[in-house]
Amino acid sequence: MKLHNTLTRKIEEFKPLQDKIVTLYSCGPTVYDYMHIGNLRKFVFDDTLRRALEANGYKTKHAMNITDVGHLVSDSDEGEDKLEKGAKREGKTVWDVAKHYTDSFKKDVAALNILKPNVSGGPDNYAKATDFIPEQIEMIKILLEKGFAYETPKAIYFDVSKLKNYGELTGQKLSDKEVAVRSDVVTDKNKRNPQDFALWFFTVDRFAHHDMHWSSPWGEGFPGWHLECSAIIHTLLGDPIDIHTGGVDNIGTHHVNEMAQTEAAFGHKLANYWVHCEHLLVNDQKMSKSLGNFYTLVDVIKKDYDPLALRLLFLQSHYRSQMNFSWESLDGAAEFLKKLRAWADLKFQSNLGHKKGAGDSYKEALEHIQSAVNEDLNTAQALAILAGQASLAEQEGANPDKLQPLLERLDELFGLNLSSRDDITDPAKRIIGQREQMRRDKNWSEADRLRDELAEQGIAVEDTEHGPVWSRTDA
RNA sequence: GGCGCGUUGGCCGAGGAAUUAGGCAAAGGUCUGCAAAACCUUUUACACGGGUGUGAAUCCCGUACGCGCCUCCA
Repeated sequence: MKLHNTLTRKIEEFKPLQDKIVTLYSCGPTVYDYMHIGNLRKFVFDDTLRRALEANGYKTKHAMNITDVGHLVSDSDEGEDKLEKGAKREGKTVWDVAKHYTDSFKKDVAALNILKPNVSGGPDNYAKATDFIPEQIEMIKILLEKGFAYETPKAIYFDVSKLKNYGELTGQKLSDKEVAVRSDVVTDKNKRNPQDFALWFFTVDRFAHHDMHWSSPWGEGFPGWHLECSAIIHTLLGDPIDIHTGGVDNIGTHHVNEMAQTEAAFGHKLANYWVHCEHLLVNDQKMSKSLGNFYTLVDVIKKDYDPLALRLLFLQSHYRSQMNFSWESLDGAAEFLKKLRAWADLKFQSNLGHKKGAGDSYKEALEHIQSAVNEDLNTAQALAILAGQASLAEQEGANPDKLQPLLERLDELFGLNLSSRDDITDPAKRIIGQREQMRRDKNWSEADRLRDELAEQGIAVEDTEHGPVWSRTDA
């Protein structure tokens, strides 16, 4: 299997540290607001990667965090904590805010058929940052002891000048980076280097009234954003891990700092492969909360789209390409999904008879699909092959005995739930039979009436040379 | 200033050299009891300029435009 590694900016053959086991970590959500579908594209990507690994026979150990503390926002000159900001906005406690948006996130990923992490770090296997405070404090201790960190009245910082290859992931020299590009960045005069980042904030000054705080050997406070991932990985998976994923916007700062912390504290690298997902755009601009040009999964559902249509849309592009979202493109994916489902439902219609040889191409198609996925997750190409099979079935029919096993394999890869669909009811089948009789009797008006009746139940009937073929229009 | 990515038809998007995938949409035709599906056409697709090659959407250089990141973002 091949993957693009941000560390080398090349597509590399994937080799895990241990035979047949892959340790995988995905940066999770910051639960201060609803996820938008751009966020969700990244989680579909994580899921696709994991499914691909498992389809290749690897056992995965997959962990994901939930950031419920410490992630600073700064849309005023005061860098607030995102959670605190959300709480103020909604008149709730930070803990309530975290819970509300965590629940919402879980609902979203469930609707998109995204697998939960399989290494337990807490409820539903997600690892909340606030559940790993001691582990984070432990890392700070080590970093202070080893001289990679220092204390100021406001915070404990990581000294980036102490780590030789700091920023390796960006391919950019420290001296070339503009400091505080965004005008709203708050800087601490006591920092040794502008790029030094906080490991621990003291609840003083602007954070004096911070609701979430813990005691530490150095004083009351709360952890910096980057630390949680390093600590959670160290605790749940053990570093180095095989693969670390995230969005491209994490490359420059978050992941650079995660790497730095782990390397400095434990003396070895954090991950062998770094895989990053590109952004979803709207009108050629990044979908983001700050621009306000985003849609949530609830928006999608309200417009009567199946969440899996969105999943299919994401799979039709490559994860390293920016994708320009539009409702028109989602329409396209929804139609495509309908077509795939109609194909899957042929497994219930064994009475049809299919041409000899129908289904013989499945094995080869599956191999092609698998190898496309193995080329750095080229799901777009894989789906093109799949579409070819669906089209073929429209001509030669499908072999139900061979179709179901294929659908199961496809679901493992794509998570589109094609193999678990329900048959139509017996009464509906009887109506189809009756209508066929009416057609033979040339009683067209009655036949049409029965067709309308079926349509009301969400069933469309097509008359083929083999007999009537039904498909669902509602699901 | 630095770093990264992109520019393919009506829309979304694959594609590291010899046929521009696939999905969606629209129009016409064939077929059909009527439909639907299928099939056949059509809807002027590879930003621009150089280079290397028998051959370039694909590799190299440059230009233009766009997007992203450089302590908010997936």
